[in-house]
Amino acid sequence: MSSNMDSGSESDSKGLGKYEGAARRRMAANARERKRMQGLNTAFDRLRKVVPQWGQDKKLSKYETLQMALSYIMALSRILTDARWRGAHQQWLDLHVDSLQQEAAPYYMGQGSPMSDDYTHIPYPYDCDTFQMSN
DNA sequence: TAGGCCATCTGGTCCT
DNA sequence: AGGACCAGATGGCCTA
Repeated sequence: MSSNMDSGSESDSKGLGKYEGAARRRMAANARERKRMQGLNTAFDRLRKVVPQWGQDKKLSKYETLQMALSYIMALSRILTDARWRGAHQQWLDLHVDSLQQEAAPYYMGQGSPMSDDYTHIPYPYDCDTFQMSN
């Protein structure tokens, strides 16, 4: 496969050998792809920092990070929706944030991976009927 | 050693 | 034409 990449009798428009030019474009594309994936991983790292881990020392995988972010957003939205319904005040909010953390903690405290047997599992179960975005 | 996770390469497709 | 994005293949590393 790579044996034909070393030399070429024809030249492309930039004066490079045919295969040398193709190899250079491939290398450039690889470098761009590497940079793109690094950007993606940076974004995952930033997401890991804002998503709760509750004492889990092991770094969340990409899949776990996405699942946790999804569940976290759902949970926070539910809190806001509930607060709106009940005309809540700060003390009520504080109470719910505490109880939320206690509910979710067992999933990541010595219970193993939450999606060890089912990739459709959501760490924070939520009720679709009670949770509705109203905008 | 098997399985999970990840980085990288690669070719295809779409967009500008 | 070239870049961005995507998905499949592959190999390395780590852990139970």
